[in-house]
Amino acid sequence: MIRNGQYIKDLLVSEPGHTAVAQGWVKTRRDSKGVHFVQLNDGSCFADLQVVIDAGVVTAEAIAPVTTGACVRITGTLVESLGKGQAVELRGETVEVLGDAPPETYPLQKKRHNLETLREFGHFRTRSNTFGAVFRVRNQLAYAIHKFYQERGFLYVHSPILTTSDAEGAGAMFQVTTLDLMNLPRQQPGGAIDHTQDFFGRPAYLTVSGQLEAEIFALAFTNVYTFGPTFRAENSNTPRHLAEFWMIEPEMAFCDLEGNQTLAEEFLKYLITHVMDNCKADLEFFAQRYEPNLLAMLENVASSEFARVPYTEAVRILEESGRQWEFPVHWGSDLQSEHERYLTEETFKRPVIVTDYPKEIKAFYMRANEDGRTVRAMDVLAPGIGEIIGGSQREERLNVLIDRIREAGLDEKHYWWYLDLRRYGSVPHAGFGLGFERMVMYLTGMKNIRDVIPFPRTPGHAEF
RNA sequence: UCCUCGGUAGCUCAAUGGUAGAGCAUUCGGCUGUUAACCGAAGGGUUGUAGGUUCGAGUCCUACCCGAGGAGCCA
Repeated sequence: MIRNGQYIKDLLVSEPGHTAVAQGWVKTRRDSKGVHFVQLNDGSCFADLQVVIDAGVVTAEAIAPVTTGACVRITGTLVESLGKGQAVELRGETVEVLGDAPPETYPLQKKRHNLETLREFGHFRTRSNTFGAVFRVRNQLAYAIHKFYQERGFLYVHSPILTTSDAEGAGAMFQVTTLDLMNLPRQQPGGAIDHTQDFFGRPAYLTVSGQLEAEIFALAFTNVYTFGPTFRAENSNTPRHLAEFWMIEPEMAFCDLEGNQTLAEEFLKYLITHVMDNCKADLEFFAQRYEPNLLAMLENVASSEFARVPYTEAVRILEESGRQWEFPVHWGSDLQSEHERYLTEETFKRPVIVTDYPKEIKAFYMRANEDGRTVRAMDVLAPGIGEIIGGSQREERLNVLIDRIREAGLDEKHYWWYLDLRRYGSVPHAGFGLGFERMVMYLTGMKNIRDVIPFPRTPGHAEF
């Protein structure tokens, strides 16, 4: 196996003058009369290793299968590069083709492909410049998330993926069953399905959020976070939605909405700074190819204070903007994409945290304000991407929470344990959810969420 | 799910209702260090599918399939 010091990223920064073995996949090959140039990449960094092979060193038969996509092992001497564009290069002496990639049928070429075409080759798009950069950024982002919370004493909770709680009725859920779909057991002939015979003895689903379970842990471990996959069975087909996506949900006891906002802001800035420090070449590629303003935008977010504006004030700004809205703005209605974009991209030109939404448009567990009309909710809106974080201070008062559950038309019996948390040792607490893929989009400038997750699941698509 | 746009060579795209083309890729040849190398030649097509209008359809009409963007839902 490849160990530290042997990756191509290590070879590229090592002192010339020693023998080296390079293993990887061929990005492209260029031939001249007496010399071959092979660009080799092993995914360890954005840059390729340039291997130079004199025509006399290997036979024409040996070099022939070294084509785009082939996997090779090349031994040689690392030398100072004669050409421009790289500091060192490998002067190849022996070439071993571990796996060829016949160019007549290999779907990737050295020429540029569009992202839709690459998506059809999900098993090979990982070898392209764009997806190499995307998944290195994604990896560093995941690392930074754990680092951020671990440094602050947060406990990592594995919230369940299988659940029997219907959450807050938010979004359609994937049902999970072991019943024979061709022969469903019925309570009476032709009647309702008998779920007592199902695996869990009642209907079960894939989770849409780990929040309620995270609250259980916050009320014992103080500060906790979840980081795992979540599922929505919505038939939504947009560049921002997936049926399976990852979410980070911190939950903090002894915390109100102000603390929640502060953590969200610190968190986003930390993530941006970490990726800028650790994925420089990848980000420069995105800036060059996809989003010219990317680096300036990220620096701006990392260094500027987020705007904080109550919903009521946000509505006033929108009403007084003089804009013609496709969807009219009025107090009590949810903000539309166009409204969110105006606030973050034009009014403030930086991330905006909108707080204290009308209770009718938010979930039952959000803490009621004294005004009786709004709840302690917050949405973090980012320029170019819209809502990236949604969260709230939770309702910790038992009677108020019961009233809100009833108002929402939900059955309090299903929330017995959630209510128990308010009966025994309740405390003000708060938390939020960050869509992991949306953060990757933000950091890379990629415009379609299907291109920032290894294997996208969307309606009608679960290939690979 | 609704609305809009699109589907032509392996890829990216041209083609007033009148013989389907280019660049790149591929194959072959050339070139003393290239950076999406360069130069020359060749092969490569049931124009998404099924119908229809027409003397004649890549082009017009209908249905369906697939893709993208916008909306809703949200992260």
